[in-house]
Amino acid sequence: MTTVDARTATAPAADPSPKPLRADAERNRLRILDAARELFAQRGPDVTLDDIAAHAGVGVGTVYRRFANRDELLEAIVVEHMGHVQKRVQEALDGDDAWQGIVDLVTFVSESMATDRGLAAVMMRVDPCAASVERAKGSLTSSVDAVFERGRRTGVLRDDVVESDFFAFFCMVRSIADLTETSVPGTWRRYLSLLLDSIRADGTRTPLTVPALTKEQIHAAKHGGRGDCSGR
Amino acid sequence: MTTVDARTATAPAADPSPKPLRADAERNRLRILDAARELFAQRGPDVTLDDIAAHAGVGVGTVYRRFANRDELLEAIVVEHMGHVQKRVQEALDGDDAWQGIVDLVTFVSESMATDRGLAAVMMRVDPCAASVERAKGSLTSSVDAVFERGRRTGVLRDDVVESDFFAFFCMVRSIADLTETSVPGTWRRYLSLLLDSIRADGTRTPLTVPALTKEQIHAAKHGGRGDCSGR
DNA sequence: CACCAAACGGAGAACTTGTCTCCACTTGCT
DNA sequence: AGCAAGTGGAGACAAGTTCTCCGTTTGGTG
Repeated sequence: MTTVDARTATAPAADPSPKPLRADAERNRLRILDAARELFAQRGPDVTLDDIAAHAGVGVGTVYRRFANRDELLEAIVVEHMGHVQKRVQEALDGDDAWQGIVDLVTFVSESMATDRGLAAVMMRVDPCAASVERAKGSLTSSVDAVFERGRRTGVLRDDVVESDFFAFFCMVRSIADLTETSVPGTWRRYLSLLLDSIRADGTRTPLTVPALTKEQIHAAKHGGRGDCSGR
Repeated sequence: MTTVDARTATAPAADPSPKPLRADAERNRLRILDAARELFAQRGPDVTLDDIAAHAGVGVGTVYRRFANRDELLEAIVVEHMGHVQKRVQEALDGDDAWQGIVDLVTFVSESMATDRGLAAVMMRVDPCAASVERAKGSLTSSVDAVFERGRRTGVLRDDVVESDFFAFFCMVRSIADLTETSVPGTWRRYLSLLLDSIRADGTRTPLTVPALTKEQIHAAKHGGRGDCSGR
């Protein structure tokens, strides 16, 4: 629901320009956006506005004068980031080598998911979000479909693989990133590599360049944790 | 922390028997345990005691007379369930075929993780839980190590695969189950199959018997959802 | 430089959601 | 029949969040 009135976007380049912000206000707006981007990526979709405000060095009140509510702020940064992803994905599609295109695309999207917890949450979300986010998701999906189509046509993909398998791959990558990304960044690449090998038409196997976790690393994994038991 | 006084376990076969429960009380205790098992598996480690009580058809007060707190109740059922898993894993280890042993074990553990959200949360948890749970986890881990060792010794495993890769596999399986298990049960098998193929020494490929999700199924996935945007 | 609309900070109101307590009432058992 | 054991569930407490309100500060213009 949330009113989607989309204030001045990132730069003062925008809509029926209501009025230029005062210098200090604009500076703060930018700092809020930066803080939101950073914390949203790092801590996922559950960051509180209080945290964002504190991290930006402003009071919550300031955040609320600029953005009607949590969702509006987050929507802004998500749409922005998905735009970047979309652009890079298109580049991967423009190359000649069908298989390399698949690898590039899947790797790049995986990387986005692995390094940005919030973005991942939004992309994995299946039930509809704000319209602007849905639109971005849609165009990303069609790029993935296109690269898949090419892979299938040129015969580099195993023929029992389908579009939705990529979706599953992203989901798996995210789960690995969830517990290793802060402690041993990039571990997800090891498993993505295995997965990619498994869907190649010829049985070629890429050597594993990223090491597995050691026992110590497993125990060092995961953000702090509370110590009590039975989940949560 | 939580006092680990481990009341009468499942059957009245237990410790310094403090006193046999009154018939109706014992009946309720069992219903609570059943409800807890079911909801914990279905909804994960975040089930509330109020839900469990309601599902068991008793008041919360009744739950609290029997179990000191949330953790004690959950700990009881987790340890019990892990015992079952451990037993089946041992069976898988007793066969002759090293590769089949790996497949059986990994499949069985994956199945447990996929169908029991709560158990998965506990097994994936890296920071220490209650002692009894840690013990169960330990013995499971050593079974996995054993089967891996055999696989490596007999040369059925790719030689750059290590123990911790199994841990990663379980984690990935769980992530697939997280969003498909209620709508299209068993989808995780498709991806486990790909993963298993990818770690075989010879390049043998098992045909995919489980279909991928269709677009409709992806959208039907996931528990209800709230409809608002940007994660949460 | 004086003035004021715009911007600010952050305490706290209003909710939400969960755990656990308390006690008047009910029930199995001898 | 009597009473200890058991029961249900309202509500006290404790977090944890979102968002409002208002006294104070400040940029920029006349």
